[in-house]
Amino acid sequence: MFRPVPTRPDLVGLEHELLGQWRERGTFAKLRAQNAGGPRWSFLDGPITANNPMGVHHAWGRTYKDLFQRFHAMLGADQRWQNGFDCQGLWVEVNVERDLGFTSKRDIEAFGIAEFVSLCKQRVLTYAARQTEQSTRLGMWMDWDDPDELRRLRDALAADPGQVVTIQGPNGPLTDTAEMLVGRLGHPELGGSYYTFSNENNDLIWGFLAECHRRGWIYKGHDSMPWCPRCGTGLSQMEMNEGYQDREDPGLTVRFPLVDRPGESLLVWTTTPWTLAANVAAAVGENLEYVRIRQGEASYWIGKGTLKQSVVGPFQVVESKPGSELVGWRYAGPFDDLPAVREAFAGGTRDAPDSPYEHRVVAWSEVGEDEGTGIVHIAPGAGAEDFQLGKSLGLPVIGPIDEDGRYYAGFDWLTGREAAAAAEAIVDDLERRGFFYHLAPYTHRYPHCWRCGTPLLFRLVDEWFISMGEVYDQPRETLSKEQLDASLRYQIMEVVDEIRWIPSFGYERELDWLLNMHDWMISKKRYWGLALPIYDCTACGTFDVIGGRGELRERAISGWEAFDGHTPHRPYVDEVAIACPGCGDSVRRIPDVGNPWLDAGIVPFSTLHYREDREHWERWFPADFITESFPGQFRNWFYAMLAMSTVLRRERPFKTIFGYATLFGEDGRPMHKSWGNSIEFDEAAERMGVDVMRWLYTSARPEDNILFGWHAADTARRRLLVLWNAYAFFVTYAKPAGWTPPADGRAPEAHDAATPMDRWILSRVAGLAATAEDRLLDVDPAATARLIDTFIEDLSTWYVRLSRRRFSRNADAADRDAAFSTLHTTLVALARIVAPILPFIADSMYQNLLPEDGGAAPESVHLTRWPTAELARFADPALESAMATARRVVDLARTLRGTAGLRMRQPLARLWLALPGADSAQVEQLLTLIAEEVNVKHIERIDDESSLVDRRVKPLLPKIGKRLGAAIPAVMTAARDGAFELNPDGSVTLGGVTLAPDEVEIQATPRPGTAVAHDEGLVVVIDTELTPTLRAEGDARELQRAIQDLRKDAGLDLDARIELWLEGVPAEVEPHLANVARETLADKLTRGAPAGDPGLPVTVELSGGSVRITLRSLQGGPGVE
RNA sequence: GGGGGAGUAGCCCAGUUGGUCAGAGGCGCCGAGCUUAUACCUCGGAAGUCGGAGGUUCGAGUCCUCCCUCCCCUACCA
Repeated sequence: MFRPVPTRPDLVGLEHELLGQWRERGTFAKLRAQNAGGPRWSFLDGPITANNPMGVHHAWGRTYKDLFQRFHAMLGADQRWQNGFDCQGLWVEVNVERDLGFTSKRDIEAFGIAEFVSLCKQRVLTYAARQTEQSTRLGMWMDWDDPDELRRLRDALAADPGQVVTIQGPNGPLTDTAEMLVGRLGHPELGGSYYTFSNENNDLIWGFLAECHRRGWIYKGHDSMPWCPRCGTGLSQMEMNEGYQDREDPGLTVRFPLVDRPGESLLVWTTTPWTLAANVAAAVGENLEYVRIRQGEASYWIGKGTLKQSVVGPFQVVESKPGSELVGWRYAGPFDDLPAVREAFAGGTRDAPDSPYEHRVVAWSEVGEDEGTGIVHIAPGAGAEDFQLGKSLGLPVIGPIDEDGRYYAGFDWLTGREAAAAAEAIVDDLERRGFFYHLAPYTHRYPHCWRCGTPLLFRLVDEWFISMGEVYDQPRETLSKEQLDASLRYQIMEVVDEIRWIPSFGYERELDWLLNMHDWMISKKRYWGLALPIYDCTACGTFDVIGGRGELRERAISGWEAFDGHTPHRPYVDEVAIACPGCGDSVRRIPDVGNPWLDAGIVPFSTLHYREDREHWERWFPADFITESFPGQFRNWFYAMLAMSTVLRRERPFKTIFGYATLFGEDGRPMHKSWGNSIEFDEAAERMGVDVMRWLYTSARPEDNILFGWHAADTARRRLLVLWNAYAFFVTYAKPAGWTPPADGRAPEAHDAATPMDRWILSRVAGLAATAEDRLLDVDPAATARLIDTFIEDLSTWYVRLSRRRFSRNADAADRDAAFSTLHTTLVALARIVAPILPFIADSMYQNLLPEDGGAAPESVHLTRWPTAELARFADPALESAMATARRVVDLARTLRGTAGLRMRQPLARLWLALPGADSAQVEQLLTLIAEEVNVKHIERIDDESSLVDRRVKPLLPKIGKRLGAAIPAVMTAARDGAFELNPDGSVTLGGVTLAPDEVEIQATPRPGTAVAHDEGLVVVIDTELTPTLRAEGDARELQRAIQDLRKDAGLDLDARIELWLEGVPAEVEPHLANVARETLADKLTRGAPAGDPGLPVTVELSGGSVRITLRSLQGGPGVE
């Protein structure tokens, strides 16, 4: 017998109950066993950073991941079910530093790199455990590690990384040091999630880098690059893009006195005063016009087009020259006395190394007049483009700042000062020494460190790159094979062509990124991350890249013992030295760690055991499906995977990529704790329930941002409650009726007593299974949710509402059983269809709807197969179409009632109905249903000849438009006016043109002046005349309704018997009273006022007079039926 | 600066290869109705110069050109 179902479900409680049950019964393990050996469906999880608890935005993507895995499992697919954690990189370091109260890299060095790296690992394990628990709470089925074991490993690592620990793997226990067990997480012998810090992951990246080196694509760049002074490291191009923010800087205009033109100065504008100490040249545009202006005693050179924006106060133009004539002028720099400047200039230029360099004006094509003075301050040591220009001219370079963004020695009073903070002091200094001209705040977009938000500086550094290859100035289709082979970027593009991008604009975006991307900067001057296996010989300049741990052991000439037994991380790996292949000198690894996207990009290889088990890799590569949030990933995870797979295999790492947008707070702003619009995952799960959350996510259009909040959740929950209540309705009536499903748990063959309504809902659910399957196969979850939503609507507001009487107090047992059987079959099918999206509600419904002993049916909805094939026999499209027409008829009738002021409770004598051809026969069987629903006694069909309708011709424009052209307006006017002639052959002549039968549609349209409504040839007319009999019947129903309301107001139970007093019942209503009493469960009915005071009376106005109603509950009174 | 997307009712937005009173859907508002599974549902209503201006066409929300606004991607602008 079914468990009772509350109409207000405790969804959260139900979720916890099922989580416990799945765990106890090992439901997920049963699913995996059941599908083992099935056709593969390869999902590759984009690693979540194990650095904090997961947020509701993660739950969006994880809902997709889980629903597609579950769906494919229902199709019988064998899957890997492997979650991934991203472990290495600066974001973990920053948090560990914060916990320790560190402010700079020196603090880490002093603390000890080994201990620091260990803390990073511990943090990852902490949050991997936490996120595992949260994901499980979301209902996400994966091959999870036991969170307690992760914490045990973490604690062992903290206590002593060298201690020997035993841990249970899928194929038995495994014993190793704590450190090495952590390094082996996710490897086949341990199973579970993959971790990008694992030995295998790091080792394969080494292999990838060695392969790049073999092809000559790895190089060391010396350049002026964006640098975060807090983190003490440079940023790659992909990281730069994350952190552009508006920022106000000082817009400082300074004067550079010209050496050979006494009294005259250049005016130069900069937003970074700290770079003035590194000034080497002033650039002008050769083709721009420059003028000399006079202001009082002073005389300035400035771009003519910049006068308005740059000059302060009145001035006089006294002279004009093209920029080309300014080139070569010498000027006095603002910090020429600094030792660092003197020293740099002493070496002269590349072309004239013997004579000391002096500041001068140079030509630069990039100079413009939109901002500044048209004369650009050039500091090759403190700006990327400045560096390029300086390099091309062979100018000296002054690198003013160190890792922490402080001035080096040699900068006098500036030395040791933070460059960014020195602006004010520099302005004061310049003012004092006569270099100052003007200062105004200036707001612009400026790059910031994406991790810590610090404004970036440009700094001279050596970094390591993978060359992405030339950009050819020609269309991609015209490239020769040689050009292609020489340029990695175009090879990646070819791989991109082979991938299905959803939404489709992703394809263009990725190509656009690939075309414009710079070389991949892979080095980072930090501690926790991939140890770059680059060995750069200081003696001879040769460098080599080691392709794996094995190769390192072979090549090691010292330090191996210090590294052996450790994961490939700093500091231990740094100890190993190899012999330089160039000069034989002993060479150590460069201290840099790797770009973290290398870690995530290698997973199509590392997690599939590319090296250890090629057969396994071939079975699962390429992945069928990945899904991640679009923003950022084109240049991050997608890009890294594409680049690495192209280098290693020159083939696609995944076949389909499904992207989704960004999650914001309900107010449309990013979620921010201090803005009060932030919702934690745990809170959301326990307050709204995860099925509600999953429904909200699944329903969302993936390319649009989600505005997430409690209101949105309420909307989603409302939809689910409708589903729940259809189910609760079934159980409410099936229990007392003693109806039970067939023991085998299978849907019955069509029931003999099945009504058109039964056959309709079964056809609908069969169609739902097929269309939802189709939408999910096509990766369209939002459309799937819409289909389900519409179905729930149909089930609740049409099938259940109209069939209600068949379930309770139905004298016809066969009809009642047909209804139960139909609704049961429908609900079980629906539970299976929603199972991937709503795993909890679905399983709760399914299990409760199972036959008493379970029969042959699987014990959980998640062990069932997708039901399309089983339901196919119920499909009846013609009936569905007819039902749609019937529903439209009901709508039209309701409209007419509203217009005529006739309540639904008032029965009407007749309804006339004209149907367009197609559904006519099918609708015939629905006439009774329509009559009941619109409360009319008879329905009469009317045809074209009826006096109630006119015929109207609707020319089918798409068909005739091309043929008729300019004649169209005349034809349409004729059609509208009804000026047409029907020909015997079915053709129609109008507006002087004859249209073939298939070029027009003949529709019925109401003749003006009748009480009718119409829609696309459907015409409904109601008989508004009320006979006394009809009125009495209407009054009876009105009375009945009033009594029911009173019962509800009195808070009576559904089956409570009552005693009823009625005063003033009109004589015409008398014949109906027995029926009223039956419907309202009134055992005693008295005409007249009650003696005593049983309850508050109400008065209802009937057409025959007003009636006063009083009732009282009869506890356990005798039944009447 | 370059590339892409979007602008349709108070709000979120559908709108196919151009096809005739501009509307699928959701939220909200107003009115009415229905209802002891569903504080739910149904019907109706108000409300829009389809961002602006031209053009192509018998016909443009849809195609073309220019302009305005917003968003995203991208960029070395001091």
